[in-house]
Amino acid sequence: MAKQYWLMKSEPDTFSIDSLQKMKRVPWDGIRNYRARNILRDEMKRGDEAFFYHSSCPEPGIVGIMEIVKEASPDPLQFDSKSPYFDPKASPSKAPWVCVEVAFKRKAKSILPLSFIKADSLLKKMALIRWNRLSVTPVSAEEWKYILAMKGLW
DNA sequence: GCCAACGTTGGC
DNA sequence: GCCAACGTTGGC
Repeated sequence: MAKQYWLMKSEPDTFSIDSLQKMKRVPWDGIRNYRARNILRDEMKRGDEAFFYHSSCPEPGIVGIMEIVKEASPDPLQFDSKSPYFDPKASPSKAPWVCVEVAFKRKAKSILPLSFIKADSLLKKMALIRWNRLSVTPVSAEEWKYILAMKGLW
Protein backbone atom coordinates (compact mmCIF):
# COMPACT_ATOMS: atom_id res chain seq x y z
CA MET A 1 0.00 0.00 0.00
CA ALA A 2 1.09 3.53 -0.67
CA LYS A 3 2.52 5.46 2.21
CA GLN A 4 -0.10 7.35 4.18
CA TYR A 5 0.21 10.63 6.01
CA TRP A 6 -1.26 11.76 9.33
CA LEU A 7 -1.33 14.63 11.76
CA MET A 8 -1.09 13.92 15.47
CA LYS A 9 -1.71 16.46 18.22
CA SER A 10 0.06 16.79 21.52
CA GLU A 11 0.04 19.49 24.14
CA PRO A 12 3.65 20.70 24.34
CA ASP A 13 3.36 21.10 28.12
CA THR A 14 2.77 17.34 28.27
CA PHE A 15 4.88 16.14 25.36
CA SER A 16 6.60 18.36 22.82
CA ILE A 17 8.58 17.91 19.61
CA ASP A 18 11.74 18.57 21.66
CA SER A 19 10.87 15.71 24.01
CA LEU A 20 10.41 13.42 21.01
CA GLN A 21 13.70 14.56 19.53
CA LYS A 22 15.48 13.63 22.77
CA MET A 23 13.66 10.33 23.29
CA LYS A 24 13.85 9.40 19.59
CA ARG A 25 11.08 6.80 19.77
CA VAL A 26 8.00 6.63 22.01
CA PRO A 27 4.61 4.96 22.28
CA TRP A 28 1.85 7.38 21.25
CA ASP A 29 -0.39 6.46 24.16
CA GLY A 30 -3.37 7.91 25.97
CA ILE A 31 -5.69 8.07 22.94
CA ARG A 32 -9.20 7.72 24.40
CA ASN A 33 -11.44 8.72 21.54
CA TYR A 34 -13.00 5.99 19.40
CA ARG A 35 -12.54 7.72 16.11
CA ALA A 36 -8.87 8.39 16.78
CA ARG A 37 -8.48 4.85 18.17
CA ASN A 38 -9.93 3.37 14.98
CA ILE A 39 -7.39 5.26 12.89
CA LEU A 40 -4.51 4.03 15.05
CA ARG A 41 -5.82 0.46 15.13
CA ASP A 42 -7.09 -0.01 11.59
CA GLU A 43 -5.34 2.40 9.30
CA MET A 44 -1.87 3.39 10.50
CA LYS A 45 0.89 1.32 8.97
CA ARG A 46 4.58 1.03 9.70
CA GLY A 47 6.43 3.47 7.46
CA ASP A 48 3.60 6.03 7.40
CA GLU A 49 4.64 9.57 8.28
CA ALA A 50 2.90 12.11 10.49
CA PHE A 51 3.10 15.77 11.31
CA PHE A 52 3.64 16.54 14.98
CA TYR A 53 1.19 19.28 15.99
CA HIS A 54 1.32 21.37 19.15
CA SER A 55 -2.17 22.03 20.53
CA SER A 56 -3.60 24.02 23.46
CA CYS A 57 -0.65 26.38 23.64
CA PRO A 58 0.17 30.03 22.81
CA GLU A 59 0.98 29.21 19.19
CA PRO A 60 -0.67 26.01 17.95
CA GLY A 61 0.64 24.50 14.71
CA ILE A 62 2.79 21.94 12.94
CA VAL A 63 6.27 21.64 14.45
CA GLY A 64 7.81 18.49 13.02
CA ILE A 65 7.65 15.12 11.34
CA MET A 66 7.69 11.63 12.75
CA GLU A 67 7.40 8.13 11.37
CA ILE A 68 5.15 5.29 12.49
CA VAL A 69 7.64 2.56 13.46
CA LYS A 70 5.30 0.06 15.13
CA GLU A 71 1.67 -0.64 14.38
CA ALA A 72 -1.11 -0.77 16.97
CA SER A 73 -0.81 -2.83 20.15
CA PRO A 74 -2.69 -2.56 23.47
CA ASP A 75 -2.01 0.72 25.30
CA PRO A 76 -0.46 -0.35 28.65
CA LEU A 77 -1.84 2.74 30.40
CA GLN A 78 -5.38 1.36 30.25
CA PHE A 79 -4.32 -1.30 32.80
CA ASP A 80 -2.44 1.10 35.08
CA SER A 81 -4.73 2.18 37.93
CA LYS A 82 -2.45 5.12 38.71
CA SER A 83 -2.61 6.51 35.19
CA PRO A 84 -5.12 9.16 34.16
CA TYR A 85 -5.68 6.91 31.14
CA PHE A 86 -6.69 3.93 33.28
CA ASP A 87 -9.83 2.17 32.06
CA PRO A 88 -11.44 -0.03 34.73
CA LYS A 89 -13.34 -1.90 32.03
CA ALA A 90 -10.20 -2.93 30.15
CA SER A 91 -8.73 -6.39 30.56
CA PRO A 92 -5.85 -8.09 28.74
CA SER A 93 -8.35 -10.21 26.79
CA LYS A 94 -10.54 -7.21 26.06
CA ALA A 95 -8.39 -4.14 25.65
CA PRO A 96 -10.23 -1.36 23.83
CA TRP A 97 -7.35 1.11 23.61
CA VAL A 98 -4.25 0.89 21.46
CA CYS A 99 -1.09 2.85 20.85
CA VAL A 100 1.39 2.96 17.99
CA GLU A 101 5.08 3.77 18.25
CA VAL A 102 6.51 6.82 16.57
CA ALA A 103 10.07 7.92 15.88
CA PHE A 104 11.45 11.43 15.47
CA LYS A 105 12.32 12.42 11.91
CA ARG A 106 12.74 16.17 11.83
CA LYS A 107 11.84 19.39 13.51
CA ALA A 108 10.60 22.34 11.49
CA LYS A 109 12.86 25.43 11.41
CA SER A 110 9.84 27.39 12.56
CA ILE A 111 6.29 26.50 13.46
CA LEU A 112 3.65 26.35 10.72
CA PRO A 113 0.91 28.11 12.64
CA LEU A 114 -2.73 27.10 12.67
CA SER A 115 -3.54 30.69 11.71
CA PHE A 116 -1.60 30.17 8.46
CA ILE A 117 -3.25 26.82 7.76
CA LYS A 118 -6.68 28.39 8.19
CA ALA A 119 -5.84 31.24 5.86
CA ASP A 120 -4.34 29.08 3.08
CA SER A 121 -6.78 28.07 0.35
CA LEU A 122 -5.41 24.52 0.08
CA LEU A 123 -4.59 23.86 3.72
CA LYS A 124 -7.84 25.17 5.14
CA LYS A 125 -9.46 22.03 3.71
CA MET A 126 -7.32 19.77 5.88
CA ALA A 127 -9.08 17.22 8.09
CA LEU A 128 -7.36 19.05 10.97
CA ILE A 129 -9.75 21.94 10.33
CA ARG A 130 -12.83 19.91 9.43
CA TRP A 131 -12.58 17.62 12.47
CA ASN A 132 -11.16 20.24 14.76
CA ARG A 133 -11.35 18.28 18.00
CA LEU A 134 -9.91 15.00 16.76
CA SER A 135 -6.34 14.39 17.87
CA VAL A 136 -5.36 12.16 14.94
CA THR A 137 -6.36 13.17 11.42
CA PRO A 138 -5.41 12.12 7.89
CA VAL A 139 -3.28 14.34 5.66
CA SER A 140 -3.55 13.96 1.88
CA ALA A 141 -0.45 13.37 -0.23
CA GLU A 142 -1.11 16.74 -1.85
CA GLU A 143 -1.25 18.53 1.50
CA TRP A 144 1.87 16.70 2.68
CA LYS A 145 3.89 17.66 -0.40
CA TYR A 146 2.67 21.23 -0.25
CA ILE A 147 3.78 21.67 3.36
CA LEU A 148 7.11 19.90 2.77
CA ALA A 149 7.79 22.28 -0.13
CA MET A 150 7.17 25.43 1.90
CA LYS A 151 10.09 27.85 1.69
CA GLY A 152 12.20 28.14 4.79
CA LEU A 153 10.06 25.82 6.87
CA TRP A 154 12.38 22.77 6.89
C1' DG B 1 -33.48 4.91 21.32
C1' DC B 2 -33.91 9.66 22.93
C1' DC B 3 -32.05 13.42 25.12
C1' DA B 4 -30.46 16.25 29.07
C1' DA B 5 -26.58 16.80 31.80
C1' DC B 6 -22.03 16.67 32.08
C1' DG B 7 -17.08 16.29 30.64
C1' DT B 8 -13.31 17.27 27.32
C1' DT B 9 -10.80 19.47 23.63
C1' DG B 10 -8.64 23.20 22.03
C1' DG B 11 -8.69 27.97 19.98
C1' DC B 12 -8.81 32.51 21.43
C1' DG C 1 -10.65 31.90 31.82
C1' DC C 2 -14.27 31.55 28.41
C1' DC C 3 -16.87 29.06 25.40
C1' DA C 4 -18.16 26.39 21.09
C1' DA C 5 -18.22 21.93 19.44
C1' DC C 6 -18.38 17.52 20.30
C1' DG C 7 -18.39 13.03 22.87
C1' DT C 8 -20.10 10.26 26.75
C1' DT C 9 -23.23 8.82 30.33
C1' DG C 10 -27.32 7.46 32.29
C1' DG C 11 -32.33 7.99 33.26
C1' DC C 12 -36.49 7.02 31.18
